[in-house]
Amino acid sequence: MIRTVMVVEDDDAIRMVLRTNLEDEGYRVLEATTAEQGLVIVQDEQPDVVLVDLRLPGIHGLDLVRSLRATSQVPIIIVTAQTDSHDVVAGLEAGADDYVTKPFVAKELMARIRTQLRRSAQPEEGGEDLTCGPIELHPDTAEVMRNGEQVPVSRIEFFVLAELIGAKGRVLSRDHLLRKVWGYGNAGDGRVVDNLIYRLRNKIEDDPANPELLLTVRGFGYRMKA
Amino acid sequence: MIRTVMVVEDDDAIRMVLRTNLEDEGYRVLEATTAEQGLVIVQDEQPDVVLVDLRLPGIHGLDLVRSLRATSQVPIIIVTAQTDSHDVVAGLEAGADDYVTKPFVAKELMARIRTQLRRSAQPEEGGEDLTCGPIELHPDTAEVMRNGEQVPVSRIEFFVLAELIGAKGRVLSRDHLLRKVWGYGNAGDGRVVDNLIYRLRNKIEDDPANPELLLTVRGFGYRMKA
DNA sequence: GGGTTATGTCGCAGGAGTGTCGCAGGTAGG
DNA sequence: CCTACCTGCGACACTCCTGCGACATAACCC
Repeated sequence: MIRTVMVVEDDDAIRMVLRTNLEDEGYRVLEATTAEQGLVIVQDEQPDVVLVDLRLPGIHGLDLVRSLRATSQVPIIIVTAQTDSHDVVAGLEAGADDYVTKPFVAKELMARIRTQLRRSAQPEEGGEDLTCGPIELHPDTAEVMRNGEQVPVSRIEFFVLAELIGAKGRVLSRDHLLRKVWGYGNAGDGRVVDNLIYRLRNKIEDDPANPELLLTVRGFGYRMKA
Repeated sequence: MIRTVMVVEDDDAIRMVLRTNLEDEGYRVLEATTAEQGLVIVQDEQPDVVLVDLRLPGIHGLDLVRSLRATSQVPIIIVTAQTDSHDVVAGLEAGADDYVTKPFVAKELMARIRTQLRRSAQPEEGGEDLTCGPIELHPDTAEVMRNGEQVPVSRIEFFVLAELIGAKGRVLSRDHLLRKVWGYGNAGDGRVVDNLIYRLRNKIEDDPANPELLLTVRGFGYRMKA
């Protein structure tokens, strides 16, 4: 299961380092440089963890923490300069779950993120039913079954399918899939999605040229049969 | 019933790893970085097991063991660097119940904690069935049987196998195995896991090149046959 | 219908993921 | 001190994935 980490940090260099490290750990990374932006993206994407820099241009990170906590249970980790240590206490009181001080050791931060994920994973309903007609996804084994037979799919194919089936028939735009599965940074060729859909159809459809499960919604994106 | 484990350890990284693993096992975790702190918390919270690092700043862990034993029957496990091996004897004489040396195998430590808990209390399921097809694990003797015949495996191999079989067919990522088995100081090369899998296959598979028990899930990790 | 855009189709090349195996330092045990 | 084994590491081979481009086809708009 791919976890998503949101980074709210205005310093380009630090954000870059965080992104690199997080992606190395296998997380999907969302980025924002302001509190406003962060708030929007959190509500939109519902990340699994949020990293917040206290020193943000405009709205202070502390207020972002409060806003986030008001509407979400997402674990919040404060990333801050040591000189802001006074604000850290305020941050924890405002609802943050943990903090690290700059300059931080990346590995430690990664460990703390894992801790937060583990904690928040407790009330999670492990086995959501990911089925759609004859297609059945088993997150435990990363297998896709079709009429009871296993269909070999790649990692990315698996996650796209999971995302689509999880949407229960709603249309998902290419952009949405790109962000959810590939990650924010990989802005590249939007046709990547089309390609992947094509390959998926070849694996799960009886007649890939006339899909009955994985449907195109012209001008919008793709969706699974309800 | 939730059990509480107390960790007295001044090294942040090690403490973090211990916390992670312990929480994974379902324990409540208390932390202290000094002997003084540890003593207070033990009396305050009455944990079910105490892990003590011998090398502590200020008061030596050995004295902490004595103090604890003077007032409490709580099981004590010493966690120590091998270079302190002389102190281990002293620790056991001072009243500790067991010890592990760093770098330790996380799973082994968890097993020892279970043993201590079992000794100090009655209702512990403990002995789950660790079998998978022709493979059979005996945690008590650290032996692996294959079709009834013993297969010599190393320590780490044993614990990796235990983790995989315990997962009952679920996929475990390399990262998961690194944290759960290596647990400590896993410098980074994820290929260590691949190597160990390779060696395990040579021992438990009929045809190691075409594994039927220990399966690869490309892009995700490894799993045992269900 | 003609033009335009959106999507389907498919082959290719680079690259990521994994299997394999030998080596060397380390450790335990004699 | 010697030996055997364990274990992490690196190198190489090989498979499969995957982004991309090019073209074909279908849908849409006028």
